[in-house]
Amino acid sequence: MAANCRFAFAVHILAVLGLKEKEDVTSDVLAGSVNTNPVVIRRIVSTLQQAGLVATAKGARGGVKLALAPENISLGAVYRAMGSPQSFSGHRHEPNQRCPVGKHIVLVLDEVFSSAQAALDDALSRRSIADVVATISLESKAAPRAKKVSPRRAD
Amino acid sequence: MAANCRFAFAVHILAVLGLKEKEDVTSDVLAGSVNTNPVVIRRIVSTLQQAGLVATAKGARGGVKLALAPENISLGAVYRAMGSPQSFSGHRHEPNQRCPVGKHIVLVLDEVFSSAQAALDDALSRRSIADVVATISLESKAAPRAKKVSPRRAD
DNA sequence: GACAAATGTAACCGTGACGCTTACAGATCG
DNA sequence: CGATCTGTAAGCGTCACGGTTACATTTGTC
Repeated sequence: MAANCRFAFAVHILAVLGLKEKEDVTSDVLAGSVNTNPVVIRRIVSTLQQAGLVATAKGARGGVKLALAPENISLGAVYRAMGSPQSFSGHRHEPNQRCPVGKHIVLVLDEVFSSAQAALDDALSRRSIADVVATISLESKAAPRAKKVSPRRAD
Repeated sequence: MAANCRFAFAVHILAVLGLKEKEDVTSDVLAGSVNTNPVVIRRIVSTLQQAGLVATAKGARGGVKLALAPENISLGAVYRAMGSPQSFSGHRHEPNQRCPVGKHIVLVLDEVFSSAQAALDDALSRRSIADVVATISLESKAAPRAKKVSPRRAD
């Protein structure tokens, strides 16, 4: 897949939103949790919004929240939304058309790539943001050493 | 997966070798088919050799050939050999440990990544170089417009 | 209405990954 | 010996991407 951490960031963001459901969370707070710049967050949020996974509110008291129930957001959907459809990369230049391999390899590879991609997508789709949140809550209970990022009575 | 075309090149190379089994093919010829620089080929071949998929012969009349039967080289093995184990990329900085999500997300993502990776590997392993060669031969028969790269009576 | 608090973007930078190329050392066959 | 190949090191150019700054726009609150 894409070698960027946009997918990781997106899951992270959605997990935070899933934990604070119905609240509007600002990109500043999200940036604090992910440990990056708010603009980076907003860029990803923008993408997620276009995919219909989150809803944003502008202006004072605005922020981001989930547009769907956590259990209805599969990681496959996130992966697809983040535009990481190309795990693979084909030939940079067109291969030699006068060689039978060069002439046909691209089609063969396309087929291989898309089937592998489908398998990957399938594996990711077996998990939802709700699962991620549940795992995090569970581990938090097990080792309750960390507070929430918002300084307002964490538990 | 890795966004490089090393995997595509590797499959291409192995397909050529599969088509000319038992012959020693030079990196120049391979570069001609892939349409790149011989050094790029040699680098990939070197990796494939370390994985035991090809054998090289130095010196005059040297070259590369398959070390295994084409049907015993799965695309999963090629993928793994090319060191593209990281389709995903995690957080660049460590997330905020004082946020429960930040504290646990990395482990959750690791698990997600590795299972997705396994699914991908599995899908790739269902195909071999022999399959690729067979597909190419078939399509070449269907539309026999291209000659081999070697100018020696293609069919 | 003024102001503060947010999102939404555009623009730019620095960095890292990667393919390409040149160059050269070493091995091997004739 | 000389031609032919592999094996590498080194450097270059490019591209994608995260990070940052800056600013326009929207919106709730007083």
